[in-house]
Amino acid sequence: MADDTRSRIVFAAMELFWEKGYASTSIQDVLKRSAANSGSLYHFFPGKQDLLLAVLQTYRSGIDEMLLRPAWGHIKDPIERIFALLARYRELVVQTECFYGCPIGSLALELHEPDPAVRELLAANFLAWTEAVQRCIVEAGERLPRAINSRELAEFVLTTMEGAVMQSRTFRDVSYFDRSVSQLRAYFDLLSATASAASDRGIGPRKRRRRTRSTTATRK
Amino acid sequence: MADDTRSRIVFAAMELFWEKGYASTSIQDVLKRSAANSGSLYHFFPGKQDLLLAVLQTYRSGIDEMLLRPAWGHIKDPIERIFALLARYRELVVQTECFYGCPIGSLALELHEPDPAVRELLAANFLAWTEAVQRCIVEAGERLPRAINSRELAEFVLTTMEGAVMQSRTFRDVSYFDRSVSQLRAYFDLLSATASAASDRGIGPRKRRRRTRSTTATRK
DNA sequence: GTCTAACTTGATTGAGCATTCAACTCAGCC
DNA sequence: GGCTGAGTTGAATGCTCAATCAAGTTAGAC
Repeated sequence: MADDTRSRIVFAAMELFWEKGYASTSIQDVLKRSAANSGSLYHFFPGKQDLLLAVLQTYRSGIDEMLLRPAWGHIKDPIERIFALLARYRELVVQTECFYGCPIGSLALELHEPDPAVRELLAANFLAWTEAVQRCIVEAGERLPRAINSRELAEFVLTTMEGAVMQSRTFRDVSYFDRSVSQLRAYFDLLSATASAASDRGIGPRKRRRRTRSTTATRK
Repeated sequence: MADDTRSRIVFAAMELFWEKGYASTSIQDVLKRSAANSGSLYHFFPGKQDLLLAVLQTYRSGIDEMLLRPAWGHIKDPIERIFALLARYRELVVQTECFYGCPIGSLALELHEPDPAVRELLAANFLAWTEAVQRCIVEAGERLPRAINSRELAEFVLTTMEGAVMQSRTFRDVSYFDRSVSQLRAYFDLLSATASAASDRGIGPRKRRRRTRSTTATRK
């Protein structure tokens, strides 16, 4: 019962922070949507910021069940999983008519000088996201050039998603999202082509373990 | 004299919106920093939002002189100009110790349901940015595959910049920016390699005007 | 049954906010 | 020299906000 109220409040705050941002969401807004009273809210959360922390923790701990599982479903191919994750965000953008995007990204840019605790939770959310993508990249194994830096590439996928969502929202047009993802796909295709060309030339991982001449793919 | 006050106000607002965001900047803040009185501000701007419009217009009209020229200076190579532009944003991030990023991007994500006039100015700023990058891509000509979509690639550069800045700010660490740019560089290098390979095989633009077999670079 | 502590209620507080306005200054002009 | 109007002043207005709190209710322990 008590927990019911608490989670109703967190859920309402989650929605509102996503829809209106943190600063523009008043405690009154949260109370109204969650049908709770201010005293109840302040019983569970010392202040507005603690509510934000709870929201970020909920995102963080729900990343598998609420994001990755729905996005991946039956998809097994690791590289397709990466693009399925992006497709999930596309859906989100479309569903909201390009009004809202990635809730974490929006909060990250809105909060200009966040409390360390908030900043760390934002970072933890990004980190969990990129780690999931990195696992896909590692799993793709020989299909991508051996010399690739999996972490760097995973971060680049997040970069693409966030930048693409930002443009779609600003232009109120999903095609901006699509075009960025299309470029990312082209990049992955080129990386795949590089990897298989290397393997054709007999320096792939299947054969002798000589070092590939490291393509341009990781040049600084 | 009058214009002096007006531009002092706009300049202060520019700084403050960048540092603290729009919602968190109060008119009082702007008055304090610009050393103006509220009556003066409201003489020039009907309301806070009109101040935002003025700020966005200033960014928009200053893109050449305040952004591109300083970033490019002596650099002539079109592809290096793209990365010089990114390097300029890196400087901005470093100078502010990873606290502030792209002022337009921050505003674009902060304002969840902006007035159409505001949204259009945000879009106009992004558009002017990508058009500048697109001009570089077009100028690079045969160094990139002929089949490439210059607009799409230009938007992808913006996507990368915005996503990279967001992560650097969240993690308070420029290396996130660097890694994303490094991936973008790898992509450009692979595109260049594709273009020169096509030209080696005699189907490049220099020779007969047969269609290149369109690489993966523009596949959807 | 009664005690306790977790939870709920909603009116209240005080700070900060965007905006207004009536009174003022002063340069330029006739 | 006095008129006009653009520009300035800062106190005042009315509102919304996050947070408080004293008085309640409820559920479970013993």
